[in-house]
Amino acid sequence: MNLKELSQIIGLSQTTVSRALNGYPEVSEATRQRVADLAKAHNYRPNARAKGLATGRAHAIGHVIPFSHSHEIVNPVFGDFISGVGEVYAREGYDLMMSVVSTEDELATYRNLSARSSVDGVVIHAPLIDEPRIALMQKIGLPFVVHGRASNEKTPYAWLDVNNNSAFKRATEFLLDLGHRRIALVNGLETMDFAYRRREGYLTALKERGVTADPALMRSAEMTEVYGYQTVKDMLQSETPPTAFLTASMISAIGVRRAIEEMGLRMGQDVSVITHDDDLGYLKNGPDVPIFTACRSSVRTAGIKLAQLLLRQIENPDAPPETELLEVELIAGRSTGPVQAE
Amino acid sequence: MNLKELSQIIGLSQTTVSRALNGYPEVSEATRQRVADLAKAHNYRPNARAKGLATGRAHAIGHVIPFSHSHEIVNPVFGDFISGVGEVYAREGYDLMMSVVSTEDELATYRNLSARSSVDGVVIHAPLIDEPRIALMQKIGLPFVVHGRASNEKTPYAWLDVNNNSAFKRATEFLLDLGHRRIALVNGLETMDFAYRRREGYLTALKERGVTADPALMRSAEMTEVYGYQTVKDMLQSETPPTAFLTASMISAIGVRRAIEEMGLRMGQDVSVITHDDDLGYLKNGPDVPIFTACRSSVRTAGIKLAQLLLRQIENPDAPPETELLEVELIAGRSTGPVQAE
DNA sequence: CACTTTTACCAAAGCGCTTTGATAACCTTA
DNA sequence: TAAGGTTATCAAAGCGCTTTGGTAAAAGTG
Repeated sequence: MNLKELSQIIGLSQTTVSRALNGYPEVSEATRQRVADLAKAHNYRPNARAKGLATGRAHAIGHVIPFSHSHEIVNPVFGDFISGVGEVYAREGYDLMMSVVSTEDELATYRNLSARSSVDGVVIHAPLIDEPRIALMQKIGLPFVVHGRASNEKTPYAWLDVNNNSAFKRATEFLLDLGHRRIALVNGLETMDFAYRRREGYLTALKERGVTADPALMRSAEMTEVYGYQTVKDMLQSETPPTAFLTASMISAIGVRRAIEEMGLRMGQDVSVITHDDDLGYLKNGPDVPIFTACRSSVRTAGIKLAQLLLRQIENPDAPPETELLEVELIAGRSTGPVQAE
Repeated sequence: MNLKELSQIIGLSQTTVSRALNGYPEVSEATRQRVADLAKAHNYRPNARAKGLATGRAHAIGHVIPFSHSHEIVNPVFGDFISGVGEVYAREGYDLMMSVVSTEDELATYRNLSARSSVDGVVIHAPLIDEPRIALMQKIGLPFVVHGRASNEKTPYAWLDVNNNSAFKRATEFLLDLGHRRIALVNGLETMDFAYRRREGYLTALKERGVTADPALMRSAEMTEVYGYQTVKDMLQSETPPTAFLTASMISAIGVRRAIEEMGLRMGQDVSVITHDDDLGYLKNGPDVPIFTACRSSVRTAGIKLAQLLLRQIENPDAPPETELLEVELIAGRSTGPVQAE
């Protein structure tokens, strides 16, 4: 069922039917109603491609997910984020177009998306400290929002980020207040901007309290469970083990806990742990009292806000780029306690 | 840069340029090369919507992700599955179009996708035992593949599934062989077909060995960490606690382990655990020796195979629906051991 | 050499929409 | 009652591509 057939059935021109369905004022209320009813009765929906071709708008947002075997961004956080943006897109009539591409094809994919004009805007995931995608997007002139920030990018651009620096500074201070001095940082990959900022927050807190940072206590890698496990196992076996760990994700925190318990130590008593918690649907930090003391920030909510921001940006291409910084809650759980006397 | 401009620059008709770029035989090799070079030089890519409109093909696959606050399908498994299908789509020049919709809008979304003809096929996620989406898709005539099966569906349809029945039967037998008789099933939601089949496998194994199933040892819910934790905590506090647990996902297995350790028991000694393991990138079952004895089956590989199956189905709409059943490995880890004497 | 076949190209139609510019029919208003 | 304004409608152009149905020129054939 297409517009031509429908308008013949109704006995009106395509123009009038189209306008009736799109809410233009120059159609009488009576015919608008009749058209709406008949369209529904015949199960008519405008062909998305034809509509897009005519209007020049794709009504779709691109998400390019870099992927490689060593460095899989398709992590548990991703699902919750997509669920957030997807909810907004569905409500606003946008499609979500996802491209899973190997890292080396990534920039080409953005160019493609733009040249084939298959999306009205894109989301930049997982920005690096030095992020080439921002300059690229500015050059090709496709609206975009960065989920996170790129510290070395000096031009203005739209982003939405959580305050990673402040979160990890406060978490470190929390541990310092409990008397901990040897605090390990089990960080994400530090080419990633969020991990870099988290380290900065951690270092600032240490510095302000006059504690010198120990490079042996700082690790950086993909935030898998195994990484958390091995790092902690390793560090706890050193001569001067840390008394507390600061972890970058719930998944690696689970590995951290496994290592601690496997070594016969009690989390929250012998060793303290604070983790970042993205408040994932499938991985809640305990039902009532949180298992982990954590900096919590819902990545799903971030997705919702980011999508809204991007759609505003698309509606309003000449407005200056919006930015939004979400603060992080520090919630006390059972994984932290005062440092033990040696 | 569009075809019209490009063909003017080259000095050929749109027809010839189009055919040259699409590899039609009626273009001389010399001009084909010239066209290809100039197209590349001018960064030309055909407009996706115009191409789709002209060919009647969207070159896109729809994934409808049902979502509601109580019942979030955006789970950690999802990311790996998408990464698998996405890899195939990228290679074959298909876009992945995702719709995150509330459960009550779900059927309407499939109708929409079809009526607006924005995809060439769809993937049916998380089928129920009674799955209305299959009849719907057959009615609207859009190619589809089910990830899983629907036990009560009698008409033929394309699906790709893992052998959940056999996997849980073998896992149960493994525990029975170790002397366990009180084996708990910490299952997923049993309206879901995969969970139903897993229970069938579990029940079959018990029955074949003459062990009567105890309803008190069978639970069914969303496979979160907290669910695993609470179920085990609860069951271990009963008068006749189980000696072994069969868990439906790594995430809930993590909760299972937490509960066991919190109660001062040792997993693999005091209590045995077998889990299903989807072999997720971020949640590997141990680096060398697996933490959990597990039925393992890579959901990412399933995604790859399913996408290939669907694309074949689209190429070949009149072929009878293909099906594929993936077998599951049972790998021995450190979470199982012989039942303890009382 | 006259004929058919092949090769290499092209003009124009069509995919299903939106939107521009035009036009009857109906009201106002002086 | 004639002129101007509104209202409700339509025909046709255009979005950027593919594809049908051609046509000259070159090559092959008896």
